[in-house]
Amino acid sequence: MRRKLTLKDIARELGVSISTVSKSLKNSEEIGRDTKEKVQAFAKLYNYKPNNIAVSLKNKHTKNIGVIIPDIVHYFFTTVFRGIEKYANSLGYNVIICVSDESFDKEVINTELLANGSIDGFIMALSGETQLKNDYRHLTEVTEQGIPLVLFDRVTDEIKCDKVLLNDTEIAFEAVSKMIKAGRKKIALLTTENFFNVSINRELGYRKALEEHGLAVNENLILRLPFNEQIDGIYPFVSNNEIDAVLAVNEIFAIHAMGILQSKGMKVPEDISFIGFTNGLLSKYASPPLTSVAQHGDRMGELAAKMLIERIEMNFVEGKEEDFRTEIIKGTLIERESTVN
Amino acid sequence: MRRKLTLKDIARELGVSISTVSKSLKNSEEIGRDTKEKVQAFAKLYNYKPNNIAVSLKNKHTKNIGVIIPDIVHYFFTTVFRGIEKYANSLGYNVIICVSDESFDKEVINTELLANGSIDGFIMALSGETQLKNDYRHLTEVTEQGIPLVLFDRVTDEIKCDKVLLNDTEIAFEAVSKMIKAGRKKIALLTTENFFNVSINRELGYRKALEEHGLAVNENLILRLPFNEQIDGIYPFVSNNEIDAVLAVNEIFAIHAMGILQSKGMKVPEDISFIGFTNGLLSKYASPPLTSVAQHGDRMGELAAKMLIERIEMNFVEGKEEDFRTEIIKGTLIERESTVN
DNA sequence: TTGATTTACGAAAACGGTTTCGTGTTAATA
DNA sequence: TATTAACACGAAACCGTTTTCGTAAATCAA
Repeated sequence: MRRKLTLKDIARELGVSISTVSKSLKNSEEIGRDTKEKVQAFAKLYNYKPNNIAVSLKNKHTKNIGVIIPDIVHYFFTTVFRGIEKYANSLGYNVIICVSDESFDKEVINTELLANGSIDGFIMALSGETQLKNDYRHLTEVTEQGIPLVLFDRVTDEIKCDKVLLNDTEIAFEAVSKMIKAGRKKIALLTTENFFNVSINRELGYRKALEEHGLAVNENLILRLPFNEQIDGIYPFVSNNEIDAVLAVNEIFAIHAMGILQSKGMKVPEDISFIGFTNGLLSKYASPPLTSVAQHGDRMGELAAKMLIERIEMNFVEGKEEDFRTEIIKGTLIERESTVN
Repeated sequence: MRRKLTLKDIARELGVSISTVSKSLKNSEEIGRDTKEKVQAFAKLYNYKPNNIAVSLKNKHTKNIGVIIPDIVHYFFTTVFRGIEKYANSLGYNVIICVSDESFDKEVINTELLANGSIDGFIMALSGETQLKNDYRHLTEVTEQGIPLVLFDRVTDEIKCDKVLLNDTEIAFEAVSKMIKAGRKKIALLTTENFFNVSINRELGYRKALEEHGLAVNENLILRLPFNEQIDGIYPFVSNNEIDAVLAVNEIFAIHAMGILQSKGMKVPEDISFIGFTNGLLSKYASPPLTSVAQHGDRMGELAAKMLIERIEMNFVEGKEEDFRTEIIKGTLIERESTVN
């Protein structure tokens, strides 16, 4: 078990000082040609790599970014994460990821853990419980310490920071309008209890579409599933209501509802249309394939990482603050066979 | 922007030495009651938290574990990761994740990046390219440095380390046997080019099942899709071969093939049966729902993390080596409507 | 030859902790 | 009362870097 080579080792071996070694490896002008070459050759030969931890301690930055998301087995978050990882990696940043599991406590613990020097900045989507409790002290703590933070998808106005969001309202409006124009009149909304900003906004778009097309909003056609994935609520809902279209805030709700109604003999899209959020594998491989809104997670992740890293590196030159941006990613309605044109 | 409190700050404020503060916060017996209480009260009041980086540098361990997987938008890997994260977190470890994107170079870069002090140990599933190239020098490098490593799912015999695997051969055998017993005779295998240990083993189980039940292996019924997801190859294959059952090494292949054949008028499971690996959302929500082998990613991840952390903490007491374990997780055949009983 | 620069390098502080060891006080013992 | 042990704390080394600053030797100008 070879121990890792340190500057001190090289210095001893070559009979020079540690500072000379350090400077040589950085190709400093201060050091003479011969010495530099000697040191560099030695370092290459024995495959010297600086100790990240020591560098981090000295330089006060870690080149790590912390990501906290509510769930990892989840198509959308996973694509966002891919976007973050790809962009961050290309700039030499590593990603430390924690999952809050939709729990407030875990979110708090994780952010405190990471905030103590492990990372240079955070990218987060709020946990369900956090949005429910509306308690963001752990986040103000973070921002007050000057740690850059960008929130995506599940955000809050309470925290002043960079944000990246989907145009939830607009795209929900677009989706519902599409179905209305195709002649649908009894359009159901499958959503979650609305302490989520995304649920609220999508519902807003849904209502607006109905209203602008002269359709009354029937509150009975809005199903708000409780937080803990009580997908079972869908069965009685779709069984007991006469509907000819469904907008669901995720693909699971949509596919599940579609399956139920198909088994009851309804034809998709002849008798009923479906549109879901999250353009994942489920949508692609359903039968019929599901029309759905692509949230462009990769793009969101990339943008979030870009904003974060800009802010991190701005801090070095003591940039100005308070000019937080919130960027909107435009969703795309991917039309498949679960709707008619 | 409040700067973080350090031991030095507390020491100065309280008129004691840094060592006294440090020891007080660890509740050392060396320090008198009053002093300890004073320090602890002050620390709590101003919410002192030690700097992780400094602690890591001093203690030579980071409480971080590095995970490198080929893909993150992938049900199985994602469940494994969840298992790792949950277990690691419960023991105070954080998880740094890198995705190799099935690329050898990225895998190498990422492992080298993390190996330089950022983590205490690795959990990895090999990238496709790595298994293809059969070049594992970056891993021997890691193990030679005494960094614990556990490989899961995509492993190699070339590296001596802890491993956790699915009983691929046995469970494939079981799956195929089930279909044979239900009267299927023309069973196709949808797999990948076999530089993957998993593909090899699953094929082994497939062949063994046929042979043990007195069925000849028809090489034409084995489709090896090239590495870069050339799922398009499935269409001509299932169109041009007469088959009554399919075993696929992942759910996407299975669902895709099922969709094609259904659109050609075949009834599932009356005319043809399907079994896939990866018991994900796709399997659950397909119509009909897909019988599939659950790989118990959560359990694999938890076990991998357990083995890794045991080895990490063993190192502290200079434990013995060379007694590497490879644990086998038993897959479970989840029977749904794509097969008959 | 002398003084001023430049060159090439080393000493040491710093990052923020942990830990060993030494020491001045006080309490216990002979 | 003198000796020793226990107690409570501080000084300093250390982890592996980076970086500032000081300085001896070499080079230059006068």
